[in-house]
Parts: sequence; C-alpha cells; structure tokens
Amino acid sequence: MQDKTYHHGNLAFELLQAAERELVLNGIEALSLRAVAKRAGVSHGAPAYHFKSARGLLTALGAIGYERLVGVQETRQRSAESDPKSQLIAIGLGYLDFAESNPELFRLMFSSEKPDRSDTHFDTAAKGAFGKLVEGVRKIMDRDPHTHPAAMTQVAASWAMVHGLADLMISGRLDGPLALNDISELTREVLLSDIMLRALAEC
Amino acid sequence: MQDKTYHHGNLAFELLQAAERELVLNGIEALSLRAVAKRAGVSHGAPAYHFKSARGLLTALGAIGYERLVGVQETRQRSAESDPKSQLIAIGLGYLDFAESNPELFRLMFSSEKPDRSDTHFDTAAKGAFGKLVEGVRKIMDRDPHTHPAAMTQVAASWAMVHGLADLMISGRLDGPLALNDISELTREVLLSDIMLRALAEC
DNA sequence: GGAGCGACTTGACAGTGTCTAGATCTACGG
DNA sequence: CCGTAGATCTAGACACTGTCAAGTCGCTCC
Repeated sequence: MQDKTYHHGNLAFELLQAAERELVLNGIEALSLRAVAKRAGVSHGAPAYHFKSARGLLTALGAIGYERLVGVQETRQRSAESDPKSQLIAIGLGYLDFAESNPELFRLMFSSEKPDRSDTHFDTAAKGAFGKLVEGVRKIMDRDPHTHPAAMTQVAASWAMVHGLADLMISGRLDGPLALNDISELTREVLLSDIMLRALAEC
Repeated sequence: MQDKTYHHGNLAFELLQAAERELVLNGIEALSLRAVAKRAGVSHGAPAYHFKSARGLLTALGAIGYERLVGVQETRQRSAESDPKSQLIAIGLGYLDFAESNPELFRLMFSSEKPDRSDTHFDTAAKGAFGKLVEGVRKIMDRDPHTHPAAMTQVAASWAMVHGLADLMISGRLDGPLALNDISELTREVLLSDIMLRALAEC
C-alpha cells in the first residue's frame, strides 16, 4: 500500500483486484493476463512471478469468490428468521445474491475449467461453501447428510435448484418466464423462495 | 462428399464436425479455429468464408446442439409412459442424458458467451428446446404457461431444477453427494426422477 | 474458350501466455 | 557503511491465436 516503489509489496493483491475488474468488464472468455498487468501498472511478465500462470491467477480469484459467497450467505442468514427452514432459504437467497452481483466470477467458479480445482486453497474454499449448505440441511432434517443418504439427496436437490436458478438468471434466461425485472424486490424474493421451497421434499 | 476437389462442397458441415471433435477433445476454452481447420484438412482461413468468425462457427454449433437436445428428449419420451407426469420427467431425463453425453457442447450452449444468442438459427433452436418444456408443463397443469403466471413459474422451477442438476453433474460436483458413479443405471434414474419431481409443487 | 464467380489459400498483422535473462530494489551480515 | 544475496519486477523472444486482404484455383455458363 505504501508509495510506488520497485517492490510495492502487495502486487499479488492488486493483481487480483485488477483481474476481477477485467473479468467484470470483458467477461471471462476475453480476459487477458496482459491487460490485467497493464491495469495494475506492471509489466506483462509480472503476474507470472506471483501466480505461476494465468490459470494460477484465476484459481486464486475463484477461491476468493467462494469465500465471498459464504459472506453474502451469512449476511442473508443474519437478517432472516432463525428457524431452520428460513435459514436454509436465506442460504439459497445469498447464493442468488452473489450470482447476480458477481455473474462473471460465478461463472469462473462454477462453469469454467480455467481454475485448478485441485488447488488446496480453491478446494477448501469451495468445500466451505458446500459445508454451509450441508449444515443448513442437517438442521432442517435433524440428520447429518454425511451419514444419512436421504439427507444428502436433499442437499443435492437443494443445491441443484438454487444453482439452476442462479445459472439461468445470470444468463438472462429467466427474464422472460419469471419477469424478474418487472416485479418488486419483495415479490421477487417471495417468488424465488417459493421455487426453492419446492426442492425441500417433505421437510 | 465427392472426392477431394478444390471445392469439396460440404466444408461447412465438415468444419462443424471437426469443431465438435475439437470441442470434446480440448474443451471449449482451449478450442482453436486453426486446429479445427487443420482437422478438416483445409487452410486456417477457410472457416472464415463459411462462418464469418469463430463466433459464427460456435453459434452454428450451439444451434445444432439445441436441435440434438430436443432429439434426445424425444427419445426418452417415446420410451416412457404416456401420462403427463412421466412425459415431463422424460423430458428432464433427456436433458440430463444430453448434458452427460455432450458436456462441452452443453457448456457452449448454456454457459458460454461465445455463441451469438441473437442469431436467428441459434435463437429459434433454443426456443424450440424451451418450448418442449413449456409443452410438458402445459399438459401436466392443464394450463398454458404463456397465459397463466403460476404455470410459467412451474416452468421456471422445473427448468432450474433439471438445469442445476445437469450443470452440477457435468462438473462432477454431484459425484460425491449422490455417488452417481457407484449405483446402477436403474437406481440412478429413480434418484434423479425423485429429485426432479420435487420441483413439481402440487402437481 | 474465355468471363465471371464461388470456394479456398496464403501471407501479414496485432494480440495472447509463457519462458528466459537481466535489471533493480531491500535487507542483512561484515 | 558497504556489498552482496535474494526477492521482485522488466524486457525481449517464441509459438500460437483470430482476423483481414489479396491472390489462386476450378467450375459454369454464355
């Protein structure tokens, strides 16, 4: 953060910021490592020192995405009723919030093969987000999904529903059917909650 | 199809075949127009004549994908019971079949910004697949989704559920939770059908 | 049998990620 | 206080990419 020196100390962080900015502006498929370097004000070879390759940079960015996703979900949870069902819906709404606010990052995390999923940081961050969902289902079913197959099936169903909603929403495919742009914030949430509730079988 | 002449007549078709082959081998993000041309045995500039750009080629390929998707769904429908609910589940299972058999093409169609969605062919093909789902819901609810909002919400819920399942499946994220690789073909379909049925509210 | 035109080739161009060697700064031991 | 070692970044080269312009080939039709 200190003034421009040759080693300015936090280039790795600034590169990640620049990368996300480029991601938002140009989309994941047109993202250029050289443009990221230029935005950060360094030479085109600089990123390779901190992140081995473009893949490395995007892996780190994806991992941050998962951590941010959990944060958004927890924000939703805090402003929701404390009963298990409301909490699980909040987790889902947080998932949708994140997807809508960070569509390109969401794509990078879930629908791209650029990040290295075997990377430790990326993997644990992803598992953290998954754990949030598992925990929500555990509370609502009073059964640990890791030991009860029916509960794990419920995890899969919940995830698929909310993930499908998110993916279709950010690609604009639900704009027509659900007219999400033409309704109020409140009816929107009621509608989405209603849909997500369907994934919960006999809970 | 006639022997190698300078103009061999169906280069456009062969380029599409080569492109899909490359798509399967290298993935969408590493697909190279020049590699496609080489695979088809033509110069690197040839594709530009038939499809204006790389975007054009991928748009055409995506459109074909939607048509193939409908075909797979109809295959499922023919070998299913004729009642509306079984038919809608068959449409969903066909969606999953297609995704599993053509994961990269699926990604191209749904999660990529390379194809030009405003292209007429692409758009009508995509609408055709969507229409199949709408029709399935119309029969099960006995209401036209285009005029009944509740039915259209049902369309969205069904689509989100099956699309989420497909997307998570092809990225291997359900392998752990659902252990899809370790169960028989039959239990697999029962499981997936069960999950998809949850999306149907009070049908 | 030449003209015209559709189908393709060829070469050039700017841009990309990665690699290597070198320049520069920081820190630390003497 | 100096100089050297290591961390950090630069600069250039390389092979590869998509797109474009100009040129070449071969069929068809008058």
